[in-house]
Amino acid sequence: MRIGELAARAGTTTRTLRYYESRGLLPARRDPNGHRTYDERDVKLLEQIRTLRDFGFDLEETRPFVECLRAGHPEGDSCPASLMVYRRKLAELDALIGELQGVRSMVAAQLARAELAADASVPGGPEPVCELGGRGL
Amino acid sequence: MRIGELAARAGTTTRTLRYYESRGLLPARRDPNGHRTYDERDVKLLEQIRTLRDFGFDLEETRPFVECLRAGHPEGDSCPASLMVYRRKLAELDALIGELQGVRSMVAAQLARAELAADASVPGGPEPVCELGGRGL
DNA sequence: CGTTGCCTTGACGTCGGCGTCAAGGGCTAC
DNA sequence: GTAGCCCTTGACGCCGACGTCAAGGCAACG
Repeated sequence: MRIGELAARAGTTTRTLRYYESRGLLPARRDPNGHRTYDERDVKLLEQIRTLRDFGFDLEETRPFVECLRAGHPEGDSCPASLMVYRRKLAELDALIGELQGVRSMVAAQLARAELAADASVPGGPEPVCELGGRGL
Repeated sequence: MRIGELAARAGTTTRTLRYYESRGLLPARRDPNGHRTYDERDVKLLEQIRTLRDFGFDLEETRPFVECLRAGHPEGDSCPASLMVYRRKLAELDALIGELQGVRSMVAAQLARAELAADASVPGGPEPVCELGGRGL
């Protein structure tokens, strides 16, 4: 099949496939006209790439999976290098999620504080938070 | 004070301050030589910007806070527009964290599956997962 | 007088993953 | 032939938040 068909089958664009080829990730055979030619194995390689990219993997991080498939393994993650990428990505995700949760709690605290201050500054505003015992909460 | 000193006090660079000025976020007065001049209020504005950026806010998202301070309010988040940004950011963070947790569990599942497959493919390897009843899990 | 050291503006570079032209070749259908 | 569609390569655009370099100015110090 040609590049347009492969792109359509993977739900992506020809530009993307040419880009992958330029990165050495998905090389193509050529027909006598110079047109790129792909087969079913390339469909699988491309699906592997797109799946990982959908998970947020960098293009470079998909390389071990693609090379694993090309080496004849049944799955892209049948190789140690792929497992390493999985583990590294898990660690990255954990770090990032933790960081974001920290930020989230900081922002939530700031919002709560600012909302309290806003209420306090509106004299005839909403009901006081707590009449006895200080500033409420 | 001049740009170098302000940058140093905020732990950033002169390039950054000029960039903020180019965005209309932190305009500067000029001395007779044409050099930028800042005062203590600018220090506070800049600290507000940097704090929010450390939290992952876009530069544009800091604008309401800065304008709030310049309007004379005691805090950058003493204005409704700032509170809106807080709320929007909280929603963004929740969405992102949820998404990342989903990805994390998918990656973890893939890793577990791939590790099992790897063990199974090593004949004299670690103990079989489950002798009776099929492929084990 | 020269050398630091701060400042100025302008403009190009970075990073990733493509999008979007532009100019041209080739094949098929009508 | 010519219209339409697919393909080719090449090259610039984009996004944000600056980094980095170039060329020059002004002040103070020795």
